[in-house]
Amino acid sequence: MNLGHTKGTDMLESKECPDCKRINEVLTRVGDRWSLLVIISLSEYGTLRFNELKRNLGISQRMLSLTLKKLERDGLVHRTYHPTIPPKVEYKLTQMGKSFREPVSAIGSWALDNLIKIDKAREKYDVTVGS
Amino acid sequence: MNLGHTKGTDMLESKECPDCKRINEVLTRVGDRWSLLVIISLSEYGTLRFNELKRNLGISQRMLSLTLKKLERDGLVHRTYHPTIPPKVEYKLTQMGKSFREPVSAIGSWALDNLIKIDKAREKYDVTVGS
DNA sequence: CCGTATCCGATCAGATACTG
DNA sequence: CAGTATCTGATCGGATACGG
Repeated sequence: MNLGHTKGTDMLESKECPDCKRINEVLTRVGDRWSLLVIISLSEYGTLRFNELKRNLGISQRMLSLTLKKLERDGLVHRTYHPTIPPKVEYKLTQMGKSFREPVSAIGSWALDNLIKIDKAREKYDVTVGS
Repeated sequence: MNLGHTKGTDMLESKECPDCKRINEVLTRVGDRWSLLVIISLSEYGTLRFNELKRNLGISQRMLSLTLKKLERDGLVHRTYHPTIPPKVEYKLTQMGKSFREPVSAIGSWALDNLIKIDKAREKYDVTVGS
C-alpha cells in the first residue's frame, strides 16, 4: 500500500513522516479501543440502543456515553432520540461510519486470527528472556 | 464482513458480544497508537534503526523503547543487534507483522482520506450544540 | 431507559538524566 | 547510538450516586 508520502533517495533524511503525523491525528480521534468496538458492534447489528451497546461491549455507562458523543460529533454515528416513556435512543452508523467499517473489520478479523499466535510468541519470548 | 460470531434470533439477547471481548484483548495488545504507527513506518521503509523510527514518528525515546519491546515480545517485530561501536540496532516486521500490514494500512488510508470530513462534521456539530 | 457528575485509582506518556 | 531509570502531569476508565 501507499500512504502517499514521498519515497526516494531522501527516504531516511526526512525529519518526520508527514503521514504519520496525520494518521496519528485521526487515530487520536477514532482510534481508541471503545470507539472501534462500538463501530464494530453497530456494523454488525445495524441499530442498537444505549443499553444494548452497553451489554454487548461490557463497557461502563460513563465510557459508552463519552464514546458515543465523540463518535456522533465526529460524524461517524447517528443518534435518534425517541421521546417516549421510558425514553428510547437508537444509534447507527452514518455514511462515513459505514466507510470506516471495512478497515476496522479488517483489524477485527486479523485480531481474531492472530490472538493465539501472539500468545505463543509471547510465551516463547518470555522463556528466552527468562533463561 | 463476518467476524465469526453467531447471528440469528438471539442476536440482541446475548449478554455480551464474545468477539468483542477477544477483539478487545488484541486491541489492548497491539491496538495502541504508537504500535500502529511503528508498524506503518516499518511497512513503509522495511528496516529502520531506533533513532530513525524516533525521528520519523516524533515519539519519545521512552515510548519507542517500550513499544518496540512489546511488539518484539508479541512476535510482530524482529530486532537485530549489531555489536559495533557505536552500536546499531535494526528493526523490521516479522511474518506476522507483515500480515498485520494490510489491516493497519487500511486504517491508515482511511485516516488520510477522512481527516477533513471529520473536521467538518465536528465543526458542524459544535455549531449546532452551541446554538 | 438514558444519560450526567463526581471521585479516585491505574495507566499513559513526555522530560530529564544516566549507562554501555 | 541505543537504550534504562526516575519523576511528574495528563488522560483513561470503573464505581457510585443522582436527574430527566
